[in-house]
Amino acid sequence: MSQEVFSALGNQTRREILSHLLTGPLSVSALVEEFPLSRSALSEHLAVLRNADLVRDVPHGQQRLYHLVPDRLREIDEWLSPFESYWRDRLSGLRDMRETEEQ
Amino acid sequence: MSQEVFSALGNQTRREILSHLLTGPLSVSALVEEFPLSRSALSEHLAVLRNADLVRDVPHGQQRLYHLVPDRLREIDEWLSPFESYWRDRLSGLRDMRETEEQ
DNA sequence: ATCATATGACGGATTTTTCCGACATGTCAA
DNA sequence: TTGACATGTCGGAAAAATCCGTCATATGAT
Repeated sequence: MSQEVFSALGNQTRREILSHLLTGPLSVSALVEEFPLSRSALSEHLAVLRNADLVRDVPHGQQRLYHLVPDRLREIDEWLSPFESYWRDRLSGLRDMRETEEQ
Repeated sequence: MSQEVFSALGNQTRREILSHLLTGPLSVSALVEEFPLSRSALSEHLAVLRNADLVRDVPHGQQRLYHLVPDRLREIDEWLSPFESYWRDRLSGLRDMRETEEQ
Protein backbone atom coordinates (compact mmCIF):
# COMPACT_ATOMS: atom_id res chain seq x y z
CA MET A 1 0.00 0.00 0.00
CA SER A 2 2.23 2.78 1.24
CA GLN A 3 5.21 0.51 0.75
CA GLU A 4 6.25 2.61 -2.22
CA VAL A 5 6.07 5.83 -0.25
CA PHE A 6 8.24 4.52 2.55
CA SER A 7 10.84 2.97 0.32
CA ALA A 8 10.96 6.09 -1.83
CA LEU A 9 11.72 8.06 1.30
CA GLY A 10 14.42 5.57 2.25
CA ASN A 11 16.79 7.26 -0.14
CA GLN A 12 18.63 10.43 0.80
CA THR A 13 18.66 11.89 -2.70
CA ARG A 14 14.93 11.43 -3.07
CA ARG A 15 14.23 13.11 0.25
CA GLU A 16 16.37 16.04 -0.85
CA ILE A 17 14.48 16.26 -4.10
CA LEU A 18 11.25 16.60 -2.16
CA SER A 19 12.79 19.28 0.04
CA HIS A 20 13.88 21.25 -2.98
CA LEU A 21 10.37 21.11 -4.33
CA LEU A 22 9.10 22.84 -1.20
CA THR A 23 10.14 26.14 -2.73
CA GLY A 24 8.02 25.47 -5.77
CA PRO A 25 7.90 23.40 -8.95
CA LEU A 26 11.24 22.69 -10.61
CA SER A 27 12.37 21.25 -13.91
CA VAL A 28 14.63 18.22 -14.13
CA SER A 29 17.51 20.31 -15.37
CA ALA A 30 17.09 22.71 -12.45
CA LEU A 31 17.12 19.78 -10.03
CA VAL A 32 20.09 18.00 -11.54
CA GLU A 33 22.29 20.99 -10.73
CA GLU A 34 21.68 20.39 -7.03
CA PHE A 35 23.11 16.87 -7.06
CA PRO A 36 26.40 15.22 -8.01
CA LEU A 37 24.53 12.85 -10.27
CA SER A 38 24.00 12.29 -13.93
CA ARG A 39 20.76 13.45 -15.42
CA SER A 40 19.60 9.91 -16.06
CA ALA A 41 20.19 8.89 -12.44
CA LEU A 42 18.13 11.82 -11.27
CA SER A 43 15.47 11.02 -13.82
CA GLU A 44 15.13 7.56 -12.30
CA HIS A 45 14.81 8.97 -8.80
CA LEU A 46 12.02 11.12 -10.14
CA ALA A 47 10.41 8.06 -11.64
CA VAL A 48 10.42 6.40 -8.21
CA LEU A 49 8.86 9.47 -6.65
CA ARG A 50 6.31 9.67 -9.45
CA ASN A 51 5.49 6.00 -9.02
CA ALA A 52 4.84 6.58 -5.33
CA ASP A 53 2.72 9.57 -6.32
CA LEU A 54 4.87 11.80 -4.17
CA VAL A 55 5.43 14.12 -7.11
CA ARG A 56 3.72 14.84 -10.39
CA ASP A 57 5.02 16.50 -13.49
CA VAL A 58 3.39 19.05 -15.71
CA PRO A 59 4.63 19.78 -19.24
CA HIS A 60 5.88 23.33 -19.44
CA GLY A 61 7.31 24.21 -22.79
CA GLN A 62 9.96 21.70 -23.61
CA GLN A 63 10.59 20.89 -20.01
CA ARG A 64 8.56 19.29 -17.27
CA LEU A 65 7.92 20.94 -13.97
CA TYR A 66 7.85 18.62 -11.00
CA HIS A 67 5.74 19.53 -8.01
CA LEU A 68 4.89 17.92 -4.70
CA VAL A 69 1.78 15.90 -4.00
CA PRO A 70 1.66 16.71 -0.30
CA ASP A 71 -1.23 14.44 0.53
CA ARG A 72 0.90 11.39 0.04
CA LEU A 73 3.08 12.26 2.99
CA ARG A 74 0.01 12.03 5.17
CA GLU A 75 0.33 8.28 4.83
CA ILE A 76 3.55 8.49 6.75
CA ASP A 77 1.86 10.59 9.35
CA GLU A 78 -0.94 8.06 9.64
CA TRP A 79 1.45 5.18 10.01
CA LEU A 80 3.26 7.14 12.66
CA SER A 81 0.19 7.98 14.71
CA PRO A 82 -0.06 4.78 16.79
CA PHE A 83 3.55 5.32 17.76
CA GLU A 84 2.81 8.86 18.78
CA SER A 85 0.12 7.59 21.13
CA TYR A 86 2.63 5.08 22.41
CA TRP A 87 5.24 7.61 23.32
CA ARG A 88 2.70 10.01 24.77
CA ASP A 89 1.44 7.29 27.10
CA ARG A 90 5.01 6.47 27.90
CA LEU A 91 5.89 9.98 28.98
CA SER A 92 2.73 10.60 30.97
CA GLY A 93 2.54 7.62 33.25
CA LEU A 94 5.28 5.17 33.65
CA ARG A 95 8.46 7.01 34.42
CA ASP A 96 9.60 4.34 36.86
CA MET A 97 9.67 1.81 33.98
CA ARG A 98 12.53 3.78 32.53
CA GLU A 99 15.08 3.06 35.22
CA THR A 100 14.70 -0.66 34.71
CA GLU A 101 14.76 -0.48 30.93
CA GLU A 102 17.81 1.69 30.50
CA GLN A 103 20.75 -0.25 31.84
CA MET B 1 21.80 11.95 10.45
CA SER B 2 18.36 10.39 10.34
CA GLN B 3 19.37 8.57 7.19
CA GLU B 4 19.45 5.33 9.16
CA VAL B 5 15.96 5.88 10.52
CA PHE B 6 14.48 6.52 7.10
CA SER B 7 16.19 3.64 5.39
CA ALA B 8 15.27 1.30 8.26
CA LEU B 9 11.66 2.29 7.70
CA GLY B 10 12.03 1.68 3.99
CA ASN B 11 11.60 -2.03 4.59
CA GLN B 12 8.18 -3.57 5.06
CA THR B 13 9.33 -6.28 7.45
CA ARG B 14 11.03 -3.77 9.70
CA ARG B 15 7.96 -1.56 9.82
CA GLU B 16 5.90 -4.58 10.80
CA ILE B 17 8.37 -5.43 13.53
CA LEU B 18 7.88 -1.97 14.98
CA SER B 19 4.12 -2.33 14.79
CA HIS B 20 4.27 -5.62 16.64
CA LEU B 21 6.29 -3.99 19.36
CA LEU B 22 3.49 -1.50 19.97
CA THR B 23 1.75 -4.13 22.06
CA GLY B 24 4.79 -4.44 24.27
CA PRO B 25 8.30 -5.90 24.35
CA LEU B 26 8.82 -9.15 22.45
CA SER B 27 11.59 -11.72 22.20
CA VAL B 28 13.20 -12.62 18.89
CA SER B 29 11.60 -16.04 18.92
CA ALA B 30 8.18 -14.49 19.49
CA LEU B 31 8.77 -12.11 16.58
CA VAL B 32 10.08 -14.71 14.17
CA GLU B 33 6.78 -16.56 14.33
CA GLU B 34 5.07 -13.54 12.78
CA PHE B 35 7.17 -13.61 9.63
CA PRO B 36 7.96 -16.09 6.87
CA LEU B 37 11.65 -15.59 7.49
CA SER B 38 14.52 -17.46 9.03
CA ARG B 39 15.61 -16.49 12.49
CA SER B 40 18.88 -15.09 11.24
CA ALA B 41 17.18 -12.89 8.67
CA LEU B 42 14.95 -11.47 11.36
CA SER B 43 17.92 -11.02 13.62
CA GLU B 44 19.56 -8.87 10.99
CA HIS B 45 16.46 -6.74 10.61
CA LEU B 46 16.58 -6.22 14.33
CA ALA B 47 20.21 -5.22 14.03
CA VAL B 48 19.25 -2.55 11.50
CA LEU B 49 16.54 -1.24 13.81
CA ARG B 50 18.94 -1.34 16.75
CA ASN B 51 21.53 0.52 14.72
CA ALA B 52 19.00 3.23 13.96
CA ASP B 53 18.13 3.27 17.65
CA LEU B 54 14.53 2.54 16.81
CA VAL B 55 14.55 -0.41 19.19
CA ARG B 56 16.60 -1.55 22.13
CA ASP B 57 16.97 -4.97 23.67
CA VAL B 58 17.04 -5.97 27.29
CA PRO B 59 18.35 -9.35 28.45
CA HIS B 60 15.54 -11.32 30.00
CA GLY B 61 16.55 -14.77 31.09
CA GLN B 62 18.04 -16.52 28.13
CA GLN B 63 16.19 -14.37 25.69
CA ARG B 64 16.25 -10.71 24.79
CA LEU B 65 13.20 -8.53 24.85
CA TYR B 66 13.01 -5.89 22.18
CA HIS B 67 11.13 -2.71 22.84
CA LEU B 68 10.48 0.51 20.95
CA VAL B 69 12.45 3.70 21.35
CA PRO B 70 9.59 5.98 20.35
CA ASP B 71 11.58 9.21 20.38
CA ARG B 72 13.41 8.22 17.24
CA LEU B 73 10.27 8.38 15.18
CA ARG B 74 10.01 12.03 16.06
CA GLU B 75 12.79 12.61 13.56
CA ILE B 76 10.43 11.51 10.84
CA ASP B 77 7.82 13.84 12.19
CA GLU B 78 10.28 16.69 12.19
CA TRP B 79 11.37 16.01 8.65
CA LEU B 80 7.73 15.94 7.67
CA SER B 81 6.79 19.21 9.30
CA PRO B 82 7.80 21.61 6.50
CA PHE B 83 5.68 19.52 4.18
CA GLU B 84 2.75 19.77 6.53
CA SER B 85 3.01 23.54 6.39
CA TYR B 86 3.19 23.26 2.64
CA TRP B 87 -0.01 21.32 2.29
CA ARG B 88 -1.80 23.44 4.86
CA ASP B 89 -0.97 26.57 2.88
CA ARG B 90 -2.04 24.79 -0.23
CA LEU B 91 -5.46 23.91 1.09
CA SER B 92 -6.15 27.25 2.69
CA GLY B 93 -5.43 29.75 -0.01
CA LEU B 94 -4.73 28.76 -3.50
CA ARG B 95 -7.50 26.54 -4.70
CA ASP B 96 -7.42 28.09 -8.15
CA MET B 97 -3.83 26.83 -8.59
CA ARG B 98 -5.25 23.32 -8.53
CA GLU B 99 -7.19 23.50 -11.74
CA THR B 100 -4.10 24.43 -13.71
CA GLU B 101 -1.86 21.86 -12.03
CA GLU B 102 -4.11 18.85 -12.31
CA GLN B 103 -4.59 18.16 -15.99
C1' DA C 1 12.13 20.74 -42.57
C1' DT C 2 16.04 20.98 -39.68
C1' DC C 3 18.38 21.47 -35.55
C1' DA C 4 18.95 22.14 -30.54
C1' DT C 5 17.10 21.26 -26.01
C1' DA C 6 14.67 18.60 -22.34
C1' DT C 7 13.40 14.44 -20.85
C1' DG C 8 12.27 9.26 -20.38
C1' DA C 9 13.77 4.65 -21.06
C1' DC C 10 17.05 0.95 -21.97
C1' DG C 11 21.37 -2.09 -21.31
C1' DG C 12 24.76 -3.17 -18.42
C1' DA C 13 28.16 -2.59 -14.58
C1' DT C 14 28.75 -1.92 -9.72
C1' DT C 15 27.11 -1.78 -5.12
C1' DT C 16 23.89 -2.78 -1.55
C1' DT C 17 20.21 -5.48 0.50
C1' DT C 18 18.19 -9.49 1.78
C1' DC C 19 18.26 -14.04 2.92
C1' DC C 20 19.88 -18.53 4.48
C1' DG C 21 22.60 -22.19 6.78
C1' DA C 22 26.27 -22.83 9.86
C1' DC C 23 28.94 -21.59 13.70
C1' DA C 24 29.98 -19.06 18.21
C1' DT C 25 28.48 -17.29 22.64
C1' DG C 26 25.82 -16.95 26.61
C1' DT C 27 22.06 -18.34 29.82
C1' DC C 28 19.40 -21.63 32.33
C1' DA C 29 18.37 -26.30 34.11
C1' DA C 30 19.64 -30.83 35.58
C1' DT D 1 29.76 -30.02 34.16
C1' DT D 2 26.73 -31.17 30.54
C1' DG D 3 23.00 -30.29 27.62
C1' DA D 4 19.19 -27.53 25.73
C1' DC D 5 17.72 -23.16 24.22
C1' DA D 6 18.00 -18.17 22.53
C1' DT D 7 20.43 -15.15 20.06
C1' DG D 8 24.24 -12.66 17.26
C1' DT D 9 27.41 -12.96 13.56
C1' DC D 10 29.77 -14.69 9.48
C1' DG D 11 30.27 -16.38 4.47
C1' DG D 12 28.22 -16.52 0.45
C1' DA D 13 24.28 -16.65 -2.89
C1' DA D 14 20.54 -14.29 -4.95
C1' DA D 15 17.94 -10.25 -5.69
C1' DA D 16 17.34 -5.35 -5.86
C1' DA D 17 19.01 -0.61 -6.11
C1' DT D 18 21.88 2.74 -8.00
C1' DC D 19 24.37 4.84 -11.47
C1' DC D 20 26.05 5.90 -16.08
C1' DG D 21 26.26 6.40 -21.16
C1' DT D 22 23.44 6.06 -25.01
C1' DC D 23 19.41 6.10 -27.69
C1' DA D 24 14.50 7.50 -28.64
C1' DT D 25 10.91 10.95 -28.47
C1' DA D 26 8.85 15.32 -28.12
C1' DT D 27 8.87 20.32 -28.02
C1' DG D 28 10.39 24.80 -29.60
C1' DA D 29 13.22 27.79 -32.47
C1' DT D 30 15.27 28.93 -36.98
